[in-house]
Amino acid sequence: MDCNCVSDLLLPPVPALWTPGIAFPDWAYKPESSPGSRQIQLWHFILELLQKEEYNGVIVWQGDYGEFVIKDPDEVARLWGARKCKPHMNYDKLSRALRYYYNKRILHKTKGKRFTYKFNFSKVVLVNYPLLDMANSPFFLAQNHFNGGSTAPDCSPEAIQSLFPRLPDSGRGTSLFDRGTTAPGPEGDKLRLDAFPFLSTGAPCYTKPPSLLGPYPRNPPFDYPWGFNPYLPGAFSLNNCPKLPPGSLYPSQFYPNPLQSGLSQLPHPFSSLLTPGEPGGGERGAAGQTGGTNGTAGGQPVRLIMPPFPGSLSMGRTDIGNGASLGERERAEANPVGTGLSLGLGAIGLGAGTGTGRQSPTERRGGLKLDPESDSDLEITDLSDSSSDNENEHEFGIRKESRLANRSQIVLDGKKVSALPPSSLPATVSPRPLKSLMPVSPPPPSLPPSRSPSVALHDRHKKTETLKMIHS
DNA sequence: CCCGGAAGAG
DNA sequence: CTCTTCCGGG
Repeated sequence: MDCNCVSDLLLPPVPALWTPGIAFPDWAYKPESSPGSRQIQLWHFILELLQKEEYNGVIVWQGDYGEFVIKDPDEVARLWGARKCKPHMNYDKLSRALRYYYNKRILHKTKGKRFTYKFNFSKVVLVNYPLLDMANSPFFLAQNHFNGGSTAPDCSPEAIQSLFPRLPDSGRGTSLFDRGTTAPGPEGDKLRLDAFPFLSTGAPCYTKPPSLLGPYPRNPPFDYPWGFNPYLPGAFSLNNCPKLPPGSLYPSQFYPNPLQSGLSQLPHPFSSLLTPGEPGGGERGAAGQTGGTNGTAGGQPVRLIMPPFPGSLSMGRTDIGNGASLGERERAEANPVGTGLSLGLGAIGLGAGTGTGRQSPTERRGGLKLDPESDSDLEITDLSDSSSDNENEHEFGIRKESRLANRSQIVLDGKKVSALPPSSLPATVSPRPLKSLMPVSPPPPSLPPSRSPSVALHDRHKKTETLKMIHS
């Protein structure tokens, strides 16, 4: 028979509910949103299934953040096969495909647990927002520490690239940020980081973490519901976002970015984030308000839900010069981007508050790893193991990926990402940046005056920092 | 079960 | 490129 490749099956109009576990931005669930790929990708599909309660019987979030278990492998395979019109799909094949993601760092296997895999949230985000150097982003870094490196980070350029093959012209044409269309460089795709005040400016100070989340155990007990799901809708609603080009090709992808949207509009990087915000908006708000059909329809509220603990994001390591790479290596060295940022962020993340957070002595953060093979100038790779269970994954086989790495390079142009001294961060930071972000209270639709400050920051950044992605 | 190489399809 | 298919090995 025909395979009904049903796409609709998985795509709800507006997902009213998502599993408590993890939620990703809308775009993550839509195949068509997949930036680099024309066709639905397996990880997207998995996300879709996870998102729908009706499939909880076959696949469900369970365990750590980003971790899910396939309860009914055959069924999942069947669904996948249906989607791809591959009637002969089976778990063996599907799992092969899943394994294929290991190198890309999109997924990892949770060792010891059958049918259990874990998403690397960071990767997902990066994919969609390559612009942001999440790796360097404080948030992630912070988390990294948080985890203690339990998980591996993955935001290596390669990974990014893999998911995000190349930005189409539109990418460059349209500026990602509010700046509007500034003409980007003719040549490649340049991405700007303007939106991250914290990156360059000193650190923002962040007040305290919302108490939204409870304790943040490193290893959450099972099913620990990631409590924050719901609030996101408002938080990142497009309102904040500068504006998106209606016609842009990548509509949702850009706005939803939590970091971007949230930060950009915030006067203080985190100040708003921290605001406990309004609950009201949160919870059910989502459902109600989604404006349209979900989809890419204009922007609607993007609900961004993150994984329970982004800890996995840990991208602690930035590898700046890999042995192989040379070109800008110097720059990198000159500016310890990773370092600076990481610290800054780290602080944020760590927030001492929760005692647990301490950055472990392990300090994976420093890790610079040299990838002999990678060529990218500035490469960020994970150093920690990525495995969910701290197994020793030592290193991944990145060799193959080297190719990818070459393809795109992330270079910090400005020189400076400087940044914030590690110590600059107040101790009171919240433990998990991301989470905090999400729960943010929704900013007023109209941009409040408060924005100014941020704007100022923006400016600064503009000049100073630019993140360029160069595709070779 | 899980892993990853190899070849090949679209 | 992203799987899909096979497959030998643990």
